[in-house]
Amino acid sequence: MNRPTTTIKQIADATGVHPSTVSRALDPKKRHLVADDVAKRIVAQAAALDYQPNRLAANLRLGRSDLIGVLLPDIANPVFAPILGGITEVLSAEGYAPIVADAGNASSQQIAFVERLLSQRVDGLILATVSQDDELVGFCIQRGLPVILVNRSEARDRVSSVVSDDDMGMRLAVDHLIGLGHRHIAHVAGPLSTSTGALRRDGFERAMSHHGLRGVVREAIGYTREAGEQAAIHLLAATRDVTAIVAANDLLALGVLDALKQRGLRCPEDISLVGHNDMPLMDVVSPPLTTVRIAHREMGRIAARMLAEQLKGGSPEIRHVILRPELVVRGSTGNSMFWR
Amino acid sequence: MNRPTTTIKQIADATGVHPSTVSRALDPKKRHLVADDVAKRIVAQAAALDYQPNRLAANLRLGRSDLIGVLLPDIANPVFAPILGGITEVLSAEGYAPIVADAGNASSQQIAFVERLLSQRVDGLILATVSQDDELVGFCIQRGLPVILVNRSEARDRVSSVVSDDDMGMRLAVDHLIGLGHRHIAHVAGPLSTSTGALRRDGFERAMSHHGLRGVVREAIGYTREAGEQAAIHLLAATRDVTAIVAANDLLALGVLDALKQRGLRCPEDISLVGHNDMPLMDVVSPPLTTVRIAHREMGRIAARMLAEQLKGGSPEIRHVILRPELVVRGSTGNSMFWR
DNA sequence: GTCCATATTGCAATCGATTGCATAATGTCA
DNA sequence: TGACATTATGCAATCGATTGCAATATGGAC
Repeated sequence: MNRPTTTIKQIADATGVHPSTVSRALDPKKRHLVADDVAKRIVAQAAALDYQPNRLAANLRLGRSDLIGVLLPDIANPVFAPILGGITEVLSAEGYAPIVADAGNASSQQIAFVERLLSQRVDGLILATVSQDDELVGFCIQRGLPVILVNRSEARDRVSSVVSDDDMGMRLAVDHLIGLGHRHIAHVAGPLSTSTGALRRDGFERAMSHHGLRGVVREAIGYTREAGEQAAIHLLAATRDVTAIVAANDLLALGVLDALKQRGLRCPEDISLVGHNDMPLMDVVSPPLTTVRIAHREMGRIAARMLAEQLKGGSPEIRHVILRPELVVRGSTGNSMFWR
Repeated sequence: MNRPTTTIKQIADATGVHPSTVSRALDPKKRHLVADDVAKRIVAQAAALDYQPNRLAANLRLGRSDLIGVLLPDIANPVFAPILGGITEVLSAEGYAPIVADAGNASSQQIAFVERLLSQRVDGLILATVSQDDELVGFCIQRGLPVILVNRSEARDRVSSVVSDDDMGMRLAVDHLIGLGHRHIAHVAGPLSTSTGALRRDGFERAMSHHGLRGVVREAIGYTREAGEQAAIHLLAATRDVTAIVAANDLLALGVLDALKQRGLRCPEDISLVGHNDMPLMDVVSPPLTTVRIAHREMGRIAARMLAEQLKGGSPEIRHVILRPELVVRGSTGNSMFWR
């Protein structure tokens, strides 16, 4: 930094009052403690000298930083842009600045990021990174750091979260395919170490058994397009009569499309496909993807709001906000060929 | 915050030395000033008490913050995720934390964001937001705030930037279309107030006149899919014989696709289309988009590296890094029907 | 043991904003 | 004018880390 910046002392010298009076006059909550004419002179001088408060100094005194850490597992995954958009929108409105970390999936790396954030004295964290039994969450709880989980949750009820109703999402997908005549339906699951992976797998099986059916599941090793392709290749090699696939997210679905193309299978003519998330651009992929839409921007907003409330002394009790998903039917699903 | 955290004084009390000795022992650059046995005791005690330095305090003393502001014009535009990924990767490696702001396009809003960042005493800024003659850049220069521009530049040579060679990019696009037999080529330009809008428009015209041709240009009012659609609708209504369109970026290209579909035109059979950026997923849109690829992640890395160097006392002279684009041919371009 | 050079450590101040409490100033009323 | 209550302002300390300089300790040579 090292740029000359105006201090409260300079304003005090210029107005002939004490620095504490300057501080009071410039704080809207303390303004009433200063005489009107004095305050006006102080405000004018602050503007004339381009005064910008040093939040480092104020926050050192106040024991806060106005900074919030936001950890993403993969910043390049398009689903996180709207989440991050919602988060930054609300944090900004609440007077916080979001430090964004592309934290990956290894807890040692995530903990290293959080240690860095701790030394910046962040007021709280929003984590989009958690696994079912998350080491980082334990680390944060141990240090009394306020945390909100977004998009994924823990199996344990340790901290508040904002997630989508994965059970319902899978029910919507399976019911839609059953309605099209499909009976042999497979599921390309996300990593079962994540709540989204596990809950969507469970939801898939529940929805299938609701129709007296049993589906095939293949876990992908990550939430990437490549992992989805690999899982689909294995799945298609292991089963013969699958007519539809439900993927745990849209990137996995795109990987399934890659695998179908590779085997000369058409979607939806040979195999119908449903994704999850309705991340940006799913309406212009080929074929336009039928998917379970989650209001990601709203999810980010809610998470940020919950954290801001908690930081402002609100209720510390643990809450889970479950967003209602909706099915968006596009061109990747069609009637089962056994029904045509 | 308000969490009890270990201070240097607590370690000093526990080891029976002065706080300044603790400070020296814990700083790798000062470690040699402390006796080995003393230093070892201090380090052990710091670990036992889970000491985490308070960077607020240290940075107040040092006149720095280790924070970098990153301003994006639209966080939800998929092209920014890889740029942001490259930026966060290098800043993190250099010991900085990136505060991300979704700053929009209005300079008053952008300046408000930067004022907030100034009060957090950010060490520098990376701006992806600039227009040709940017008010915010002037604001930052006036205050001695180090700035690097990424993806867009200014007409004036005031600050360093990392951008793509837009002239070459447009040349690649036009040459490709000419090679396919197209002669009546139009350009859906981005906002001409931005460097990318203006330079790509200029590059288009230069490439066309290189072939002794003249193209039609229609400016879109923003870099959104909707603006692209509107511009294409007007363009198609105004001209009759266009067989190919070069869009200033991929989102505009998707808007052009929307307009073509609306008019019952097929791409590439009726009209070929070239985008710009190769943002994520352009290979799975329908048709797979031929586009000019920019190495966005690398762009973000370079920008962050340049800023870090500048902050570490490196050369303050103004540099422009121009990345070489490449043409990625997919399914949205085909032979001109006049040539078939 | 003495002297000198070097290494080690502590002291006091700094960074800039905030605030509890004491002091000073002001206004009202008799 | 004096007494009292209220308002306004200044003082001194705090937050936690860093560091120039002075003081102290240590080690080696004679």
